[in-house]
Amino acid sequence: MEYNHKNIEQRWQQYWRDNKTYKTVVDESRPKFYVLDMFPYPSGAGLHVGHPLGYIASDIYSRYKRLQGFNVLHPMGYDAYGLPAEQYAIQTGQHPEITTRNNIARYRSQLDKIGFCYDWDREIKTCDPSYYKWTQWAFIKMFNHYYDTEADKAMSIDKLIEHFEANGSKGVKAACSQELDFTADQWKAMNDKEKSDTLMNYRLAYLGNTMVNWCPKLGTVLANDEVSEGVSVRGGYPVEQKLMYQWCLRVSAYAPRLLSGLDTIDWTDSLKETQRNWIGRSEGAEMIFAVDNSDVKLEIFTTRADTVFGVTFMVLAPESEYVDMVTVADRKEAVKEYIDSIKHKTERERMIDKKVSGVFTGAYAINPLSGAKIPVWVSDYVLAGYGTGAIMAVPAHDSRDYAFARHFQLPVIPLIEGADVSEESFDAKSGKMINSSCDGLDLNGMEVKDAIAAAKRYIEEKGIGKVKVNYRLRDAIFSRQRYWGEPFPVYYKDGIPCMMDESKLPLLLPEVDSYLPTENGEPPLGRAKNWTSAEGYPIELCTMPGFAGSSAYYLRYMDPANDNAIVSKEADEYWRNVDLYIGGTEHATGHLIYSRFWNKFLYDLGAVCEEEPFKKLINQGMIQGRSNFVYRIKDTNTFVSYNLRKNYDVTPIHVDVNIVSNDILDTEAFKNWRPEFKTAEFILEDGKYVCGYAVEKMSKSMFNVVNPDDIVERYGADTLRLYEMFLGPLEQSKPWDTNGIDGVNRFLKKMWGLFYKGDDLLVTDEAPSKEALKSVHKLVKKVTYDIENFSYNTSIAAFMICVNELGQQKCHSREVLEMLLVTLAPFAPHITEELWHALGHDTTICDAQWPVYNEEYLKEDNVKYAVSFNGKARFSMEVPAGISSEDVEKLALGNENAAKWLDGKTIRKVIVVPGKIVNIVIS
RNA sequence: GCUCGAAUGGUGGAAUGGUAGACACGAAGGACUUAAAAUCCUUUGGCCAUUGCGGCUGUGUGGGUUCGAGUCCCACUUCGAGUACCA
Repeated sequence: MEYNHKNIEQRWQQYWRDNKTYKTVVDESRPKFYVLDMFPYPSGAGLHVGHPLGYIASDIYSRYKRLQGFNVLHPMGYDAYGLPAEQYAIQTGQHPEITTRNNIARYRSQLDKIGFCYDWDREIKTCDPSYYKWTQWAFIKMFNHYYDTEADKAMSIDKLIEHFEANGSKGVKAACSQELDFTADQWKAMNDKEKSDTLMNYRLAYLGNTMVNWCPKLGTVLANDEVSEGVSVRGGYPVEQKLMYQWCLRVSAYAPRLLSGLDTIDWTDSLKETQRNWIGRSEGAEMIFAVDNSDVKLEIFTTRADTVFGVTFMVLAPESEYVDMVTVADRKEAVKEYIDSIKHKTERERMIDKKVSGVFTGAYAINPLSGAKIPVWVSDYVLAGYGTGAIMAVPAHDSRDYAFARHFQLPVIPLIEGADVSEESFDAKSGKMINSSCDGLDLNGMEVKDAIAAAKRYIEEKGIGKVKVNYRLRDAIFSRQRYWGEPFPVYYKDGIPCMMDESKLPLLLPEVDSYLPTENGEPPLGRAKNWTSAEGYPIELCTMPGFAGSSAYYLRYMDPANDNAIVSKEADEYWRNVDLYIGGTEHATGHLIYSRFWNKFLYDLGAVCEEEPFKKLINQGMIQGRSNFVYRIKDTNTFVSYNLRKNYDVTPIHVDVNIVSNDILDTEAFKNWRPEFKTAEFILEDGKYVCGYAVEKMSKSMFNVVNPDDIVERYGADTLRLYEMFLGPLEQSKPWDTNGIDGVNRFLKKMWGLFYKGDDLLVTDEAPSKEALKSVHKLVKKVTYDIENFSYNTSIAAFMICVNELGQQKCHSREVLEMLLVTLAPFAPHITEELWHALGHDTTICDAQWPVYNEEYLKEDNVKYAVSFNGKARFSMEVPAGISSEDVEKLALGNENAAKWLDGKTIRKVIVVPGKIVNIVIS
C-alpha cells in the first residue's frame, strides 16, 4: 500500500465521527485540561490558510494532553453576530441569519477536513437564543449591581438603595459616573424618574450621556478598541465624536482588579504590557484652583504636583462643563466660535491637524501655592474624557503645554536646575528643583521624585487637593444602532428603563422588513412590529455589540445545553477556567479585557469559581500573504520573466499564486486564468517564467489567498498540519509560502516506508537495536520538551531526523515504531491512526499513552570533546563516556594534536565542560 | 514621541554562555529511466587550498564582561508590532 492521504483521512474522520472519539464528559477520576481557541467570526470568504494556524497548535496540545491522561475539553463555536452579515443583508435583503448559517456550514466543512479533535456536541453560536439568553441574563445582572469600592466587589443595587434610604449619599463607597451629594430625605422625596436617574450613576450597566465614537457610514457607535487612527477597524470609515445617550458597562470600576490580576496569569509580557497601558494607571493628585471673581473651583489632575510653581495658565477641554461656567461675558462669542470649529472636525482631522489652537476665556485662576493670577484657556489638546477635563499647564516641563505657550506667547517658568527651556520643554522627571517655594513649602534643591511626594503631602494637609489614582480605561459603550446583535432585555416604562423578568429570557430578535435605520433615524429594530413588552411598553431599539457574545463563551462550552444556569456548579467546579488559550494579539485591548471584566463580575456574583478566565495565553503570529507578480511590457500582451524585466518598460501585475510554483509560472494555466491573457506571450529565462514576489496582507484582490482545502486535497491534512507548524515559531508572524511543503510531505512518505513496502507490512516483533531505541527515545525527549514550550517547528525537525535514522538502521521493530506513532499522533492524527490500526490495535490512537523516555538509552558510548585553546576550537577527540574530568584533561593534553599548540606555551588553566568542551588557556 | 520585540547562508529557520548554520526549501552534480515524474546519493555561509588530510573569516554596527559571546551588559543603526495629545 502506498501512502494515500485521501482514503486514510476520509476513513478516519468518519471513524472519529461515528465513534464520538472526541466527546468529552466530566470525569472526576481524571485531571481536567481546558484548551480553547478564539472562536472565529464566520465571514463569507471562508477560511484561508492563516486561520488554522492557532487551531492546529491547540489541537496538537489537546491531543498531547489527552495522551498524557488528561480529560481534555477542546470545543469550538462561532462568534456569529457581526457587521459584515448585516452589511450584506442591507445590500441583498438576505436575512443575516441565513448568510451566517451558510458561512458556518462552510467553516465547519473546512475545519472538518483538517482533522481537529473538537467535541462538536458542545458547539455554540452566539446568535442562538439558547446562547444569547445568557448574554442578556448577564446584562440584567450588571444593571442590578453596583461596584462597592470598599468591599472591592459588585453588590446588589438593593443594598445601595437601603443605604440611600438610611443615609442618603453620605458614606457611599461606590464606583460612579460623578460624585453625588444628597440626604436620605432628599432621596425619599425623589420621584421614580429621579430615583432611576440617580441609580444610573452607580449601576454596572447604565444609561449614560457619553461622548461616543460615531461612525456615520456604519450608522452606529463604536467602542474605543473598534476605532483605530480615527477610522473604524471594520471597513475603515471615518469616526467622529458625538454626545449620545447610550448603554454603557462600568468596566472602569474593575480597573484595579484587571490590573492586579495580570500578575496571577501566565501570558506573554508584551500582551500584559499592552493591557497595562490600556488600563493606564497613573498616580497623581487632584487639585483645586479657585477662579478669580467667581465661585467656580477648577478641579484638575496632575502627576506632577511638584510643578505647581511653574503653572502659567490653565486649559479646559472644549467639551468641559467648566467652559460655560468660567467664560466672561465679552469672550463668550469667541469661545463659542472656537468650540464650533472644533465640533466640525472629525477625530481624524483633529489628529492630522496638529496645529496648536485655542481660545482665552477671559477668566483667571489663582495658583493655590504661589497665589499668582493665571489665565484660563480652552483648547482641543485637552481631552474631556480623561481626568477632570481640565489641566494646569506647566510649559517648561510639558511639551504640549510648551507648544501652546509658545504659540500664544504665554510665560514659561523653568523649575529644574540647568534645564534649558529656550527651545523645547524639559519633560524628564529628574533633576533638582528651583523657583519652587512659598510659605510652608520649599521644594528647592529637592530631586523631582522627592518633590512630587512633598508637594502631594502639602496639598493634602492644606486641603488644596488629594492624592488620586486615575485610570485611562474607559467604560465600554454597549449600544449599537444595528439589527444583527443581541436585543437588550429592556423596556421603557414612562421613560424609565426597566429590566425584563429573567424567567422571560431570551428576548428573541424580531423580524424586520429592512435592515436600514427607519425614516426618523431610529435603529433597524424600530421597524419591528409589536416590539413592546407584555405590558405594552416599548422595548429598547439598540442591540448589543460584538464583544457581548464573546465575553463569556468559554463558560458555555463547559455546559452548553444548560437552560437553568450559565454553567452548572458541577461543570464549573470541574472545568474551572481555560488552561490554555490560543489566539491573536489583535484582541489584547478588546475581547481579552471585556472577558476578564465579565468573568470577574460573574465571580463576584458567585456564578463562577475562578476570577481569571484564561490561565495561560499564547498568541499565534499572523500568516501574511505572499503575492506573485508577472511583468507585462507596456501596451502589449507580452510578459517578461523577473530577471529580464529591467530591459523593458513593464507593469507588474498580481498573478494568482495558485498557478505559480516555487515562483515559476505555469504559463498554460496563466493563459486560461483570465480571458485577456488567452493570447499572452512570454519572454522566458532558461525556459522558465520566473515571477517576482512581495509579502502583503492575504486578500482576494492580491490573488494570494491560499485555501486550506486545496492543500488538503493535494497533500492531505497531515501534511498541512505539519507544514503550518514547521513554517516557523508559532508566535512569529510570517508569510505563507507553499514552497517548502514537499519537504514535510516527503517525510510522511518516508515514515510510511518504515511500515510498508508495497502491500507488505514490514513491522516485526524483534527486539529493537540499541541505536533504534536511542533514536526514538531521543525523539520522545525532544518532542515532550518542545510541545510544552510550543516549539513545534523544532519537534518536526526531530521527527525527520528520527525517521531518517530509523530508515538507515532499517529498523522495523514494533516497539520502536509504536513509540514513534504515538509521539507523532498529535501532529499527524490521520496517518498515525491508520498505521496504529495496521499494527493490530482496535482502539483509537488517541487513547494510547504518551511514551516516557528512558535516559539509559540516551547515554553515549563515546563522548566527543572539542578541544580549544584560548576559546578557539582546534580539534575534537572522542573519549569513553563516564570518565572523570581529570582524565579528559589528561587525554586532551596528551593528544598529539595538542602538542603543536602547546609548543613553548605555558598552560594557565584547563577548563572541562562535561560532554562538551575542553578549553586550554595558554599564554 | 512612548512601550515591547526582532536582526544568523540564496530562502524559512536551529543553537540551557561551550565546535554557529540543526531541519527543510532552493540550487548544482550524479544514479535509475528511451524520456519525464517519482525516488535515492553527493555538494551547498564566504574566501583560499582542494595530489592532501587543511587554513582564514563569519550571527546588523561599535565597545565591554568571560578561558570562551549569536546568546549576558552598555551605546548606536535598521526593521516590525502595539499605542498615542492620558496631563
